[in-house]
Amino acid sequence: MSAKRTEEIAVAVDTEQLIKDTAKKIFFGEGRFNATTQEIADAAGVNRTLINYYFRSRDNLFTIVFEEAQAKEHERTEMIVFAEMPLRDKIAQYLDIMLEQNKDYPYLEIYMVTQMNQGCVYKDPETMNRMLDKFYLQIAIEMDKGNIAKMRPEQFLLNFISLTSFPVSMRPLLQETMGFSQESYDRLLEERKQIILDMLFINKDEL
Amino acid sequence: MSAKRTEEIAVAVDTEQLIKDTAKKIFFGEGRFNATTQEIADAAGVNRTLINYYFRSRDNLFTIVFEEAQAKEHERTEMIVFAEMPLRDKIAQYLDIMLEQNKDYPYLEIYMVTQMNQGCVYKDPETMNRMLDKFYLQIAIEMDKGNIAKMRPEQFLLNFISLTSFPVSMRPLLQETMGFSQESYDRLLEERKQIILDMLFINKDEL
DNA sequence: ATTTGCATTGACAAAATTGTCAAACAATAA
DNA sequence: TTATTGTTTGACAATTTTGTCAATGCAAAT
Repeated sequence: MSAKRTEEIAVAVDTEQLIKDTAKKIFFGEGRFNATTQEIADAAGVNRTLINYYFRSRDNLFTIVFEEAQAKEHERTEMIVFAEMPLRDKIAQYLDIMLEQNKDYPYLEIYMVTQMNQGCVYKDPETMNRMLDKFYLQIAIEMDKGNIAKMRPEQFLLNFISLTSFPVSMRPLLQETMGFSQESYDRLLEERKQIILDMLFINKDEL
Repeated sequence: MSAKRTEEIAVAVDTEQLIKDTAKKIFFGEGRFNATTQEIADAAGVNRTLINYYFRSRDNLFTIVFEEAQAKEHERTEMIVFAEMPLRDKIAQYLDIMLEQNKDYPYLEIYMVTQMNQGCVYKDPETMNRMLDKFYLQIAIEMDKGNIAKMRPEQFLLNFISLTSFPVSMRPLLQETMGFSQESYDRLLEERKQIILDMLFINKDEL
């Protein structure tokens, strides 16, 4: 099967995929949620009406791109949450993935927020509940062991997500207002991995 | 002069202000950044073309509303940062204000992000720099005293903003995915005030 | 009562964006 | 070669949204 082999250059060959990739980059990479079909077509170097040909409507294209991105993110999260490894390792791994994904699509999470109470209801609450339960349980165990400060597991989760996601998803704003350059903000984020772990977990050696 | 006297009902009288208030609520309260002039006019109960009469264009209305909201937020922030009080108190106060503001306009911060690298440059970098310096200095002093863990002041600021802003500005998403009700999420946020302070400051009594 | 100044309105024009369609094209199979 | 299939294109129509304008209304001042 050379199908697998040609995947790398598929971007330049498969128009449908090219349009999706370009749209994803414009929507969630640059945050231009209102980009017109013309702009997307131009960026992809194709005729505008091909968007209608492949996706019927602009709305449909947007929905498809968004839901694919969302599904991909969920998949990766599930993989980590259900893995058999210590909590601290899971969090470290999630940190890596988060920083990576956000380099490419910093506006994805933000968009999810703006959609959430425009009637968009969450897809798979069953899996989400299982993930939360699993995570809360693991947190509770670590608290018992004295590895993390005692609090409601929900608060721990919120602390974790906040410390991780905010600096990446609000990067454009923060970098600008706090006066960082591209490079210095990158370094800041890299540094954060250790800092976040230190904030979340009690370092027994220090006492 | 009965002008002063009628201020209370000005909302219903002053059409220009009514339009601004309505637009602000739709844009940053409900996150409907693409609401049309017709929708805004309907919500305000006025004729659509009054928007053009008072604000020339839809774009202009949006800009005005946004910048006023931004200015108000900055004003409050400055007030706190430049006040003469202990860091811990400042942070506690900021927490209160933040949770309050976000109850009304949960989408304001998010929008600021999406605009930041569409060419919108920050207004008053001078004041911002002075605020940052003042804040960093105060943080450094507290670190010396051993009240907070040693790290770059920028990281401390980032921790603080993250823990505070993320749960409020991402509320729609988090509340839904984590399965909270309106009330239980409110309680969660209320609880957080103490939790955030505990995470940011070293509690010497505990050692 | 008339005038003046602003506020409001509906009808209309303009602009921007999207969607449709028939025709042209290109690769492949018959 | 010809037929077939799926892709691409430009011209055009439809729709959505915005902006203009002249006419009307209305209250205070003259």
